[in-house]
Amino acid sequence: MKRDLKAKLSDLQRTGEVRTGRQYAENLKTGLEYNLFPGEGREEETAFGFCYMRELLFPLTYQHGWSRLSGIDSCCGKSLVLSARDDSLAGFNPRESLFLDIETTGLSGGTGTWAFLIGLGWLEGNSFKLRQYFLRKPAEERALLSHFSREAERFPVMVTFNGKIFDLPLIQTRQILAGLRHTVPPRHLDLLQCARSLWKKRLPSRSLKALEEALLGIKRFDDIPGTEIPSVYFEYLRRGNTENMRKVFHHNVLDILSMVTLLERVSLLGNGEMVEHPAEELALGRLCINVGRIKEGLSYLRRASAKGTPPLAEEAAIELALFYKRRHQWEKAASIWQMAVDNKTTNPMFYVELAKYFEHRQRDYSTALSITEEAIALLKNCPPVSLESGKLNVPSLEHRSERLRRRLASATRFS
DNA sequence: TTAAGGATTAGGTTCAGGCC
DNA sequence: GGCCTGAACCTAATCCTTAA
Repeated sequence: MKRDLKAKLSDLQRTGEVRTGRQYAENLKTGLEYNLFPGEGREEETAFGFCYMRELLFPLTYQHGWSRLSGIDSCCGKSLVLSARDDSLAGFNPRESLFLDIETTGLSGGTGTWAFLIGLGWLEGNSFKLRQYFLRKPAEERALLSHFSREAERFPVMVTFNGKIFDLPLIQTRQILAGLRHTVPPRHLDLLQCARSLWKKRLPSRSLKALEEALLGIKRFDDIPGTEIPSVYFEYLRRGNTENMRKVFHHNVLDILSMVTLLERVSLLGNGEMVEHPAEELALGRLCINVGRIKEGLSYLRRASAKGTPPLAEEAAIELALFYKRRHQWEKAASIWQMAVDNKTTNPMFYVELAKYFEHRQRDYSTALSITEEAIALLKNCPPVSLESGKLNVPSLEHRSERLRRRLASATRFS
């Protein structure tokens, strides 16, 4: 049995599936593991040993998609406070921000997933400096993480894409397991959250790739899919295959550069610049009202309702009317519902809200009843619509019309 | 697989009208 | 005026979607 196993191992070593310590040392000597990128990569020393690092410099005039990297210099805190709904970003300075993207051995997090490539980028003079720290072998993890901590300590703000959920918790786990202090910049801007608030209604997906294609003018060619990245790294560990590994480095570079131009776009939109779509005005309206910038928010909602096509314009009109309703500005809310009903909207919500207004505010049961009956006829020809609370359906409207008939009869009796 | 954020649902509270 | 009922509103809990 033992002999069989030894024979199998010899076969694997012969075919390159498994390398002996001597083969590994030979690869190191020939530079296979030592330097993936001759001229760019080098070894960096820390208190915990050596770690491979590759450094790239991009001039700020560098064109990434439709934008130059220099656009990031115009980002301001006020617009990011709105998009990220985070007051701590008020003093945001792009020159004090560290961009982070990591590549890992899986998605599951926890103790079994390593961050084998940590990409960091920041503005320096007239350039964008990008450093990639790479885990050539698991034994170098403490050196890799200590490099990350050293860079992270220099910046007050970190910018990521989904870093709140993925990158930072994973790094924290690795730092704890490595017996290192958890170090990250005190403030964090997660661009995924901004993208969700701003483009939820405009784009079907808010993945970085979808945002690149729709908003940044970037189409990736020969990019390695994220799902293949773990297997490429394991292949590198097993056989020293560097060709695909370089593609992973390139993927990481593109992710970081896209974060830079996406940040510029988020900031511009937060400032009310480059508003291209009524869905963006609807999003900005909601965000402004949430942070108490009421006048600005209402103005965005009015524009979205005036310019958008039916489903979106109606959503903006409903948002606007419900704002007035919550503030008991009944006449303003009613004029919006009435206008939609006059224009023969097919959204029953306008009819129901208008019927409520006539029943409870005007005590005009007759008008409320006729509007409710219009809504019932409309609902019988279209599926149920979600109301502010509860479901809008035919039985609930018939219940309403019955009540209105009773009230109408009672009012007639006593008049 | 994980967690944030949004959407939906359920339950509790408030308010107003009707009735005695 | 007090009680009952129903509608609207508010809040907390739960479910669903989304990304790496």
